[in-house]
Amino acid sequence: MPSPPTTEQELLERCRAIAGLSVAELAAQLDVAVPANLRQHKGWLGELVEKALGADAAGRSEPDFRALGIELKTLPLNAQGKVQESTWVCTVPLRAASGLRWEDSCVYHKLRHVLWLPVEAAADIPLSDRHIGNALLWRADAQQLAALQADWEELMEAVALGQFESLDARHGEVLQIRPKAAHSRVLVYAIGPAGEPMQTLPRGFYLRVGFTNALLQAHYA
DNA sequence: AGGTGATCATCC
DNA sequence: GGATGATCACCT
Repeated sequence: MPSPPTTEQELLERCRAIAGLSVAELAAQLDVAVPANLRQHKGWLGELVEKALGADAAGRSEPDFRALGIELKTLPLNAQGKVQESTWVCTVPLRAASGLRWEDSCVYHKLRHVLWLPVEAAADIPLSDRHIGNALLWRADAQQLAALQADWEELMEAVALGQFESLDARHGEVLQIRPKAAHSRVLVYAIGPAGEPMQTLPRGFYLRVGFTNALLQAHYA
């Protein structure tokens, strides 16, 4: 089990070392069994690469590489090499929403510095045979940051007004709000339109595939 | 109770 | 075919 990388250089070297490996090969190196599919193990691959690269924040609300302040995200690619799923960012604050500034938001902090790791994910490739891609260590540029901030401010304005029930995944250009829970009966406390405590489905911020595809393409094109 | 890692299943 | 809403497993 690798210890946490101490420099970006070291982290990138580890990425190079696993690039091109199949999931079966990487799992074997770590002495981990590969499940038949991801249906009941949705986060398995993300956790495998965390382990492979020496992420040390396992399960904590901190960057995956704590010393470096870097977040790790896998990007599932389809047969055309395009990102095929949205990317989970963080929970939407449904209670302390008013007065929250972009610079203090979880979205801003999570996306400050991200190590994107593309992985083959087309449904017709058995999990074991999927290959790890070339990692991209990324910082949002001014344009990306502005797009994220604009969406965040628009979405959070509705949340702060307690209008989250009228928000759905169609709002937001690059960032969207969707349910994030074990199932649709889970409830969390929130502050409603009249400032009253209420309960609602937990929501999360997700990056649309258009955003992640664009940042991959900008780098690999 | 709510965070981490996400993909699944269905509808348009 | 792509996006939305639902769901899975495990952790702190």
